[in-house]
Amino acid sequence: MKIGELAKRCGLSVHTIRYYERIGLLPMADRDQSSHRDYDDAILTWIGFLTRLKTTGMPIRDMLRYARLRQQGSETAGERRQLLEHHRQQVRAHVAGLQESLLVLDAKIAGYAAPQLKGQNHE
Amino acid sequence: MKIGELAKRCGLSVHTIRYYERIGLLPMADRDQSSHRDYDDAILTWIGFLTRLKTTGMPIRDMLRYARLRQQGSETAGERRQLLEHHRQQVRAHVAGLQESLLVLDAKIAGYAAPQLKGQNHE
DNA sequence: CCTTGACTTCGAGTGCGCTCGAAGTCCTAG
DNA sequence: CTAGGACTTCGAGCGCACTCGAAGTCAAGG
Repeated sequence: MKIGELAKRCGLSVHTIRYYERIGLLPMADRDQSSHRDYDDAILTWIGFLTRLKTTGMPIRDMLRYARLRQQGSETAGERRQLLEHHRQQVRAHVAGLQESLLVLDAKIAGYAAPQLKGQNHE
Repeated sequence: MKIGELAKRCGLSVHTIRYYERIGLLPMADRDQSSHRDYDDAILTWIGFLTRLKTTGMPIRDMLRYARLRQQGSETAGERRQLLEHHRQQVRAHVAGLQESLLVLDAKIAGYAAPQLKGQNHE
């Protein structure tokens, strides 16, 4: 698979894929006879996971750390697990915060929805 | 209240407060005889709400839109309500996405936590 | 043969949200 | 009188994560 097709299939732009390779998030791609990048379907799994980390708010530097551990092989499994557990905690905390904010938002909207009440000042 | 104290009480930096005023998120502050900004406690409520919008992922340009409507008075209440309802939907969707990701993360961690199983490839 | 279009590298540019520093003013305490 | 510290404006700089454009190479189709 060439980079254009990979881009279509994973949802990243061609530019972004090359950028990710440059910074080390993606392994150096194999090349075909024209030195065009030639990808295996397996990369889709990895990009999918990276995307998952990204959408849950992990900064690139942390994804990078995970990516490097992964390249070092199975003896880093413990460290990778730790990293993911830590991240999971972050995400849980973030979700909890958002849910609290949703309550505030609900209350605020309820205030706007009750214009018949005097004393609503919408501050 | 001067800007330094406000900063302490609202959690923004002095620099950020001035920045927010500059871009229109905060109203032009009243000045004392030394042309230092002089704040009323009421500003804390507004900053608190802005912070809530920020932590729920609203971009500054949208906060700005809300802030401008607010300054235009009560006839914009409907539009403000709409804006908040739209934002609430965004936040709900975001929470749902995060919760789905948490399941994926759980599964991934469970894979690391079961090293006795052959065939775990941690991809 | 020639055009088309997808690929290549490289470095510069973008948008967001701050963050900082310089240079100056002004009040207060010693 | 003076030193300190908090304030003022202004514009520049930063970190993040891309995003883009120029200039070139290469293979396939008409």
